Amino acid sequence: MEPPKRRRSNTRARLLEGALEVFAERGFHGASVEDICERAGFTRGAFYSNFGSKDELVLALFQATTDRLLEQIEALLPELASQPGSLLDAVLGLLDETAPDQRQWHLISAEFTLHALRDPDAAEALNKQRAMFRESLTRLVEQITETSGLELTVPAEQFVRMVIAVHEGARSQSLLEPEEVPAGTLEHTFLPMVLEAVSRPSR
Amino acid sequence: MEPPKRRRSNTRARLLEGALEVFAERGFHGASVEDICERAGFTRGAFYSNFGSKDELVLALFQATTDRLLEQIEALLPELASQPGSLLDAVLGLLDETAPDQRQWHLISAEFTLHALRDPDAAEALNKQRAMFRESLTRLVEQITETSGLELTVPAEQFVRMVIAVHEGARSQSLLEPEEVPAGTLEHTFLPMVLEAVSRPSR
DNA sequence: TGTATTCAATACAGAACTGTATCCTACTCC
DNA sequence: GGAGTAGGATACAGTTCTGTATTGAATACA
Repeated sequence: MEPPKRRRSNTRARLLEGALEVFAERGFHGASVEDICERAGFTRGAFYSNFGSKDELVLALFQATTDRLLEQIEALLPELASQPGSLLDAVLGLLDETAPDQRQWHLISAEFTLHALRDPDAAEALNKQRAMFRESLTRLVEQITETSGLELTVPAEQFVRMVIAVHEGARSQSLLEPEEVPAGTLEHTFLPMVLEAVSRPSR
Repeated sequence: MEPPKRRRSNTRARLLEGALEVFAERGFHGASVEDICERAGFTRGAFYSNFGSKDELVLALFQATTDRLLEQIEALLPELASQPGSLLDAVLGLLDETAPDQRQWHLISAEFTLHALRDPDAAEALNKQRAMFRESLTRLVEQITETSGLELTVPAEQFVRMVIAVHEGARSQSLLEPEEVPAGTLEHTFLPMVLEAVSRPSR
């Protein structure tokens, strides 16, 4: 049928990778198609042979990133769920583990969030992804609470939402002021208190 | 000396206002100078007679917005500090009061934060503004804790940082999913617990 | 080995945007 | 009421970007 796609798919991957870097540096609007191609080592010919437009690439990039993220999560879940560490170590560990380059990830993520706040289609895609992400975290929280004899006094998902909110808000501050707010400071100072407040021994 | 500046300054103000709207809709990069002028009811002639470039306008807009924000805060502080409500009501009230249009404010704010993460000059300006903002909040917190016989077990500024982180993270979720996360939900669910955990009766 | 096909490079046309230089209008001040 | 000027509109030149049409090289396959 269609055997020889190795060249093409490799090109696509390199273009996506280049786009990720350039988007992080200059934002979606700030990066031209040419910029992306240059970074990936191609000309625009390659680009338009693989994508219809920059918007299409943005969407593809989001999907690719999302897929990879969810895979990673699924891979990490069993390990974290059965580890000795505390609940919060597992959850925060997952949040960090899946974003090796905090800065780049935050830039892209913020950029796409902003995009989603303006474009309903993007919003739907993003919300779907975030829902799956939350679900994984929620399952993790539920597993650990069960096996460690704890019980939450609020729905696990609500708790997860709070952890995510703190994580994102705190990361923003850490990136803006690395000196004053070393990464993880706020999370590790305050989240244990929240957990303490919403959990009790079960049974 | 230089009497007739009324026309000019009014034009500047309208351009800034137009820029605010257009930036919120399309982002800094996505909005052209022409877009801004059109929104304000001018042509590019007026723009370049008032600003050197779009970057210069962005900076001016940031300064103007910042100044107005800090003024508002200073005006609200005494009232809030001496009000009957709780500490958190005062703090969250201040955070909300100063941003009548949550959505637009968040968009602009996120946009500028993203800008600052890429441009050291913008970062310095933003950090300076945020520092002043935090300082006001910190003073408010200190005043209220004192007069209400409370004592914090962590530095007030650290507590304020946490409140801000939660507020920003939560607002992002609220704007993305207004149905699932009505504005204020996370803050009002979890922040009282945090406060409870880090405060005790003084003396 | 020859032929067909895939895919990226190149060349090109057109649109959008920026910034400047000039013009025109309306106010200011005498 | 007339000269001077401030400030916005208009016209224009140059750049940058996008998207398409064509070309050319490498690969698959017979």
